[in-house]
Amino acid sequence: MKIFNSYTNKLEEFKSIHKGVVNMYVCGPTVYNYIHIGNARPVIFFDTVRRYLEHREYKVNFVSNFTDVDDKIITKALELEVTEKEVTDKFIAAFLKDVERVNSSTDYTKPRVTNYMDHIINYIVILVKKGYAYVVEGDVYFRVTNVENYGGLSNRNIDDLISGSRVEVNDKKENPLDFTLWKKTDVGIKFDSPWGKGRPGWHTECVAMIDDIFGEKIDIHGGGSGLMFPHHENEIAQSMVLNNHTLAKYWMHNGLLNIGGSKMSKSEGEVVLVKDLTVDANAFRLFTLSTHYRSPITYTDEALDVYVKEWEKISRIYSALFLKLDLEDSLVGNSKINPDLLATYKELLTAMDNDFNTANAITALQNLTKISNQMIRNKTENSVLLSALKLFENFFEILGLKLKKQPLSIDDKNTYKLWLKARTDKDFAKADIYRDTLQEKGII
RNA sequence: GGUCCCGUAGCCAAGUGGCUAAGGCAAUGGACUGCAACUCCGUGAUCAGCGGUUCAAAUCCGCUCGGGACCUCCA
Repeated sequence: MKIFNSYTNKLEEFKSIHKGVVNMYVCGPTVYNYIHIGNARPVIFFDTVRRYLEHREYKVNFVSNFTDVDDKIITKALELEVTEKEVTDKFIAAFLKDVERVNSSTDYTKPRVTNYMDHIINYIVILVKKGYAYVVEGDVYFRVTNVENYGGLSNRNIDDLISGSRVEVNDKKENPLDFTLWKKTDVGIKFDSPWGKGRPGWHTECVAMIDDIFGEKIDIHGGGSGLMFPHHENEIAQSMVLNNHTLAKYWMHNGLLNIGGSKMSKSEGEVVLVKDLTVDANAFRLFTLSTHYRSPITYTDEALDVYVKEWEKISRIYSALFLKLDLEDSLVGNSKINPDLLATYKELLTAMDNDFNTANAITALQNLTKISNQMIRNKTENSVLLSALKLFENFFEILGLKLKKQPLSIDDKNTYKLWLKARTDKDFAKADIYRDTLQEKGII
């Protein structure tokens, strides 16, 4: 299995630090608003990564944080005249609902910044003590120039960054690139610290959480490519000072989702919220996974419609297989795989093994769909159809697609048989009535 | 101003040095079918442009054009 490591910019053979276990961390949301479908991309993608690793029989320890201390949260709380906690509780609940809405697992460890304040402050104290951070009037800044290889992840060098014309002007900083570890605040929620009341900067929480939860370098650190600089760069810098390692063995970054020619962003432009999605979650998932995760995706209604149809096609054949086997009491029993079916499974593994090439995995699923349609048409024996059905379930499990069928009741089976009989007897009036009944129940 | 990414058929998209450039949607011809739906079979591109490296390039290098990201909170 190969993973493209953003840290080395290379496709590398994946080898977990501990045999059979993968420790992974994905940067989670700042909870001050509903998430949009661009935010859903890393949710879906890293959920798929997890599913595949589990399919490959790794025990995956999946952690993703909630940033529940932030200026935007404070602003929102003031605006709504509620406490910060009320804001974050509301949007954490909303986030988890959206995660479920896109068929992703919510069964993971979810640390919050407010529960990590002691750890964070403790880290900042150490950074100051070691000379990598400095205190100015109640603020604490990280001294970027002291870290060797700063910019290694995003392939930037300090000189290029400084020459950039958009670097923020802040007289308190020794260097414009230095980032805030602790910020003295007057407005909103604040916490006690050795430097006075304030709140932590954004970049320390992930390091503190990873260190506390895993206690060592982890296997995979994921997030959107927008986080690579400066967030992940800053995480690495702090981790190097604190623990002398780069925090994660493999860094993975997903590309952004664009709409109307530019990226979807909460602060500007057009946004589609996950909670407002009207299409089937499976279709949305297929859409998201149909482009390689490192490439940008452009959202359009038309593109999404293609996958609505695609999912209908896939669910139709799955249902047809299930129905046929059910009617012939062949849902349990021996299954027999044939070379064509086996080839699609191998295609799936090959695709996913190659840096989670979900686009090709979906192609494999489409091939399975076509083959299954051919087999039903060719009256292939049930044991083979059963293995096709089971293979679909493997695909669904890995890609996070949800489709559950229940065996028919005796009555429904009878109706189905009556329909077939009426057709054989060319009693089409009666046949149409049975067909309507079956269609109403969603059986055919 | 600096750094970086991308440009494959009408649309989406895989492929990043070597057989006839995957797959899907749309279109179109055919088959199946009581009707409809579904489904199956067939049909399309030399890879933005130009130049170079190589026995061999969509894939590497250079330039040009076009689109985008980052350098500020952002998945």
